[in-house]
Amino acid sequence: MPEKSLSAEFIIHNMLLASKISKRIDGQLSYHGISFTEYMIMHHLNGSVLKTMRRIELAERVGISASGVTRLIAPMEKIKIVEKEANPRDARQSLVKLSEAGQQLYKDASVSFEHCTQEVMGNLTPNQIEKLLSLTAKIL
Amino acid sequence: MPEKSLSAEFIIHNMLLASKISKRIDGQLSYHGISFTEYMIMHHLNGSVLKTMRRIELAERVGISASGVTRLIAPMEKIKIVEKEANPRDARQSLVKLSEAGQQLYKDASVSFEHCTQEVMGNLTPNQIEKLLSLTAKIL
DNA sequence: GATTTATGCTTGACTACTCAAGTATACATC
DNA sequence: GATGTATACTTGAGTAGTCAAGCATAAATC
Repeated sequence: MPEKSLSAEFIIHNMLLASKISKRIDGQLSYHGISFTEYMIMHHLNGSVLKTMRRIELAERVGISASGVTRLIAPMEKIKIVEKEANPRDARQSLVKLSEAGQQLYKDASVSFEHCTQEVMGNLTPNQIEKLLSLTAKIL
Repeated sequence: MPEKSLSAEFIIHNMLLASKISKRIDGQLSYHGISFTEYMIMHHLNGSVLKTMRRIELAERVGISASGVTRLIAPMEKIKIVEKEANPRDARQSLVKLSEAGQQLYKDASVSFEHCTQEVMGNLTPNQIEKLLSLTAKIL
């Protein structure tokens, strides 16, 4: 049986890591009543110019399908953390906007999120994390 | 709004990366009729001494729950790529063994898997991948 | 050696997605 | 300006997991 390559080893290891991290973060965010995926949605909305994005772009950024976004946004809209907006230039689009309440929730949840990431990455120096960022940026 | 920390930035980026990679690998492995998770099961079984493991340990290694393993193994057993074995010392355990056919399938699928990982990691040098491995080993 | 507690696994009910198909709108071409 | 093609989104049906409860067996304690 041939040896496993370094690339394969890394990918297998990183996949397990990602699964563990996301479970940990999900656990923390559940105190705010949201999932990691919902946090990701809010994160990207919050970072955009008018706190508003198209569903397709959200899907790409978060790494889920368009229908995944539809099903994810529906309950968020019901509890008013996001709002639906129309694009007057294109009636096909249904824009998603982070509401005032959503921005506050995002801010609160970010404290827990940051706390969790510090814990997870606690064994690495800022330089090492920067190295990680620049190396993983080359992948795919 | 406070800045996002480097740790948070890395985790958000790495999560999207993991999702993209796993979709890509799933696509390749589907030609062999297996999913990435099934490949992971076979990988760990193949690496163990008697090609045999306890379900709980498989769950830990793959990053899913015990019940996840039960549901995953059932169809693999049906098509004879793994076999159930009893542990005479502990009747609670239900050991999972990679069959001859399973070993062959793993070997075949590994070619596709390796090809895929080379493609994904193609922009990095072996040294860089080694650096990645040693850095990610410090996480969590 | 009976009783309690812990472990290994499975099952039912649920969740969070996915994909394929459908609808509505926009854009391009003739 | 009709007609074909592409895009944005939603929906129904299916899949891959989760968690909590349950059952069987083992280990610890009295």
